[in-house]
Amino acid sequence: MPSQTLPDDLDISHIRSSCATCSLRELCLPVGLNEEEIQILGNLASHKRKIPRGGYLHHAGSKFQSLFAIRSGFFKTCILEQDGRQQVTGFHMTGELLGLDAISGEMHTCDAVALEDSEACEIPFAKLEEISRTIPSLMHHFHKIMSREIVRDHGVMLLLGSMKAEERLATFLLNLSRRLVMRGYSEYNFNLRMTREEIGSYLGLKLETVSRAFSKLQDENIITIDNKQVQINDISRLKMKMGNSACLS
Amino acid sequence: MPSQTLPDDLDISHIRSSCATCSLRELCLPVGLNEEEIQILGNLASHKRKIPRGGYLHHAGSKFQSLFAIRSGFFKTCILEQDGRQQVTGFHMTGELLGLDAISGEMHTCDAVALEDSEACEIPFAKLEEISRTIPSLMHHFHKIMSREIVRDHGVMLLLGSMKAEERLATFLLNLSRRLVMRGYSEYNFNLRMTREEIGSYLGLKLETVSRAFSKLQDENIITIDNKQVQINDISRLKMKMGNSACLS
DNA sequence: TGCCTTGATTGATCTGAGTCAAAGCTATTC
DNA sequence: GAATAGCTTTGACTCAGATCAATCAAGGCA
Repeated sequence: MPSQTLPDDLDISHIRSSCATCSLRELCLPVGLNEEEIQILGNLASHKRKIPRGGYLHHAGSKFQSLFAIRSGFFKTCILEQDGRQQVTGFHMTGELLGLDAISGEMHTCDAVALEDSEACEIPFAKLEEISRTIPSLMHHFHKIMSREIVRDHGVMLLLGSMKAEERLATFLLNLSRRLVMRGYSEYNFNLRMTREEIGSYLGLKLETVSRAFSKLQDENIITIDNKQVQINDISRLKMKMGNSACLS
Repeated sequence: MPSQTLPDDLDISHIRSSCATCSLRELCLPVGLNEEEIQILGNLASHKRKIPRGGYLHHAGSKFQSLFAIRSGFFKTCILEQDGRQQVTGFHMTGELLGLDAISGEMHTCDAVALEDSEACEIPFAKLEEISRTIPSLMHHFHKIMSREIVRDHGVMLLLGSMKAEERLATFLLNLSRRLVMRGYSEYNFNLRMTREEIGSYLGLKLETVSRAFSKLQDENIITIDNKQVQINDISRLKMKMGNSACLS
């Protein structure tokens, strides 16, 4: 799939700049947008919206109208099953996009809940579509980004199927670490925003098993864990724990 | 996401009709293409290509150049792990599209192997892109379809995480049944093209566990299974076996 | 300050699925 | 049609992770 670039003489003067405080550059580069696309996106985004801990960014079943760029904070996405239990489908950190769950339909398929006080910029999808009528490559590119995120998650889930608890947890930690370092945070020292139960739900384990696996990794001096604070002491041995399934892509 | 329609005065006369024998209409309607799009796709597609049992439609790591419409037969997609074991990532039947695994990159991420003598039409992606430069909605639409397929699979995998063997198998059978009936085949009576081992790999179970779960469902008179021939005797009880996680979307 | 809630850890026990092994069945080949 | 290789089924045993339960630590708040 050859990637198209935007025309040099691109006129975006008609786009209302509604988010003066938003510099989306450092935010969106990791997902593969080029300068012009970031500019357009930044101009589309509304001012930061505050979401308190426990607050919702979007609900399952609600109409899909916007993508959200997380400016600060941490979110989980989850679906509520018939029996009331909730299944965590993903975690999303500062600098990532939310709302991708609705990419293939008209409705959000999951809830997005803030795990700490957070801020997000809304990017109205209608405007994105409007612009992509004049700049087809933008939407094309966007779909690619979205698919990539989904495929990445999908790949991880597939591999989890055949993994043991410890392997799953190692995979999870390394995935978090990789995403944090991409955004300029510490690779070896970070704070888990979610509970053991949420980690367990995401990985298909019970909270006790998660706790035990953490303890085991600590006993082996691979990580140090104090409640929610994680320190990776030996990343190469942690990678070995992931097993053969290896690549997170 | 409002769905766009193709313009009425659409000129596709410049597109070489390369697949006179292909009527893709009944093939692609289920995935949501409209008449004109099917026409375009059909004209893009090359003549049917035969793939013998065990043959490859595409390889992991090979350059992504085409999508494939399965005209007859049955495929599995799988990835080869470092240790040589193979992980089945999906099953694909007559009327479905293959090659979607490469949607977010330049390379195929998995092998596609025929589980019986099959036929497929190749749809060169470059041509699809060329056309979508004049008809932006086509690529847009296509990306949506592809994402939907991926999201669907992703959803299933997520739910599998917390499921027991019997629930996984029920989910698997009902998924097959639903896809078969969509394409005009019997809902209650069908032939499994894959081995117990392949089912197990896909569901994260061992082949013995798959076999035992089949036997148990048969003992309970929910299905009748004779080697690869499956008959669903009581679909409502089979649905109950799926558990609360329910929806396959 | 002490009460109460929420989350984390750890132990004991149980169970579902993996493992190993044997035997039966099917399909393919010559 | 006999020989062979590849699937499938079933049984016995084992073990990782679920379940049940107790304890502990860290806020939040009256």
